[in-house]
This record gives sequence, structure tokens and C-alpha cells, in this order.
Amino acid sequence: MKKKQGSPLLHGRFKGYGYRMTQGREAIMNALAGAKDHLSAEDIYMKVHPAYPAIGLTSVYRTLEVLVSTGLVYKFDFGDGRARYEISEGPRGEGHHHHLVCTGCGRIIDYADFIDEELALLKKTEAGLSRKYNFTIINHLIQFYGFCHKCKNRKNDK
Amino acid sequence: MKKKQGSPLLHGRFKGYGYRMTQGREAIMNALAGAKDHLSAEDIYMKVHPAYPAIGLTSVYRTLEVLVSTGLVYKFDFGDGRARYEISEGPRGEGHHHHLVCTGCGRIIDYADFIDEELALLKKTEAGLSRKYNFTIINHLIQFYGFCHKCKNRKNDK
DNA sequence: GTTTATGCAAACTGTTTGCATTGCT
DNA sequence: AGCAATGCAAACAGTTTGCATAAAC
Repeated sequence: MKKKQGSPLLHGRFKGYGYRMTQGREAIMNALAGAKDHLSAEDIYMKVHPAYPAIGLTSVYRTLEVLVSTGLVYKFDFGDGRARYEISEGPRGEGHHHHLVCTGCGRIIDYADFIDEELALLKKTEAGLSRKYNFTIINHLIQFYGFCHKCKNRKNDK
Repeated sequence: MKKKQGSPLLHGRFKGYGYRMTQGREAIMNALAGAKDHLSAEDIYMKVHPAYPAIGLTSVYRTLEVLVSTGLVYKFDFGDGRARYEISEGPRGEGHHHHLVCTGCGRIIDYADFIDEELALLKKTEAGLSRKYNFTIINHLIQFYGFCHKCKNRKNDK
């Protein structure tokens, strides 16, 4: 189980948009497809580099930009100054989860509990929003902000 | 109705944490309190500068950092490279809203429709999450990603 | 009188861009 | 062959940090 071969879907859809498929892009897509979690541009660069050393960080950024603009890949930002990317398998994908973000220390906890109820409601909301704002919804991001148990206490010290 | 005088709550809570109240900090808090929308550090700097020209951008950042770490102010990131700040009146505040973020052009649409149903569910979810992860939830961020009507079409061209 | 906050300038970090070269198709 | 994609280095933008000074307490 070295590197999961290709992501035919991504691959195909990508070319469908008229972009060229190159080794670098393929490697980047594989890295994204094989990742459980959201990766930063540098994470991706690191993952791809050993298999394809010719890659440059610039290409990673440029490829990501294209992927994001087509909606095939997702970009989000947790506020730590570096963007994260994740394959857009959509909110029904098995890896889908939401986040708890600690305002005190920046820690991010992924959770997938309660997701089902949330999704049911979101689906309804989406329908309404799509209509009202003429907006095609592909994905969503839900984050709860607050204090993790460590920072909760530290806060009281202050 | 020039600038809403002080934010006694913020003010008091802030000192309660042991920080000193300075003119600059007060001005920054007023700027935040008077804003309908999420402001970037530079927005705040611009708002504060006329009334208190001695202020420096550095202080804005430093004050925001403190406010965020106490939970009095909220920081989020839409992915355009600059962080936004907003008074943490919590999800029940009248200005509370969620976002539609266009992946194609970066446009952000604020919406407040459907908020009530969403909030009801979120409240329930929060309770469960707080317990399970021992995490104190103060606020949340909900964003739908997709394509606005303009980018929807542009995408088909490609 | 101490200690914390400030302003300025310089340092940093992630991301973007210009340009000559390479590699898809 | 023709045009899109790449790599490198330099440019950028937002944010952070060091340090001497000023302001709160």
C-alpha cells in the first residue's frame, strides 16, 4: 500500500475542465486523495517531493489554485496563517467532519458526532439558500469556537 | 450618534482579566463595538486612527490578540489572507449571521435566513460536544462554499 | 516606582508573480 | 508546433518581534 493509484474521478473531471494532466498535478492529487486530513500547501509539497522531487512549492500552489477554483478541492483557513486543502468529496463523504477550534491555544479537534442531524438540517437550509441567493452549494464548514479543557483553566488564572 | 460611548461590558470584563485599560485599547474596543461587520486589523486601524492618531498598527494587533485570547473578541479567517475580528456577542446577538463563500471569486454573502432553525440544532449539538470533549463553546462559524451565480456560469465555459 | 503597553523599524512567513524553460497534447 | 505548466528567484502582504520610551496602576 504505497500510494493509492490515481484518483480516476478527480483525474477525469480535471481534464474535463480542459486542463493538462502532468506528473506533478497527478502527484498532488494523489497526495490529497490519500490524506485523511486537511493538508497545508507545504504538507502536500512534503508528501509529493520524495516521489517526484522535481516538484516545486510554486506548482503546488498553482495546482491547488486551479483545483479550488473548479471546486474539486476545498480550501479553508483555521486562522493559523496557513491555508488547508482537502478533496471535496462533499459533505456525505465518510471522512467528513466538523471542527472545534480552541481560541486559547489554536488546537483543532475534529468531530464527527452529531453529524447526521446536522447534515439533515443543513440540507434543508442549503436548498433555501441556493434558491434565494442563486448560489450553488458544494460544501460547508462548521466550526465551534471556544476553550479546550486546558485553556479553560488557564483563562481563570489570568 | 458619533461613536457609541464605551462598551462597559467589554471594558469591565477586560480589566477583570488583569489588563490595563488604555486609550488605544478603549478606542479599539469602541471600533469593534460600533461595527456591524467583521473588521480586519487594518479596518480597525483606519477607524481608530482619526480619533486617536497616536495609535499604531502594531498595537491594534497586540490588543486584538489579547481580546481574542480572552474570548471577548472573535477572530476568523475567510481565506483571503487577512483575519477578521468581531465582538463576541455570541450567536444570539442581533448581528449574527452565517456566510456563503464563493470558491470561484472569493465573494462573501452574509445571510441571516434560516438562522433560527440552525441555532436550535446547534444548541443541542453544542451541549453534546461540550460534554464529550470537555470544551467550552462560545461561538460558531458556519459557512457554505460553492459558486455564486456569476462563477457558476464562468465555470461552464472552461 | 514598577510594571505593562506602545510605537517604530526590522524580521518573518505564507503566498504570489515574472520570466525563461520544459513538457503536454 | 503551439500553448499550457513548471521552477527558480524575487516580490508581496499580513502579521510578529526587539527594543527603547511612555503611560497605567
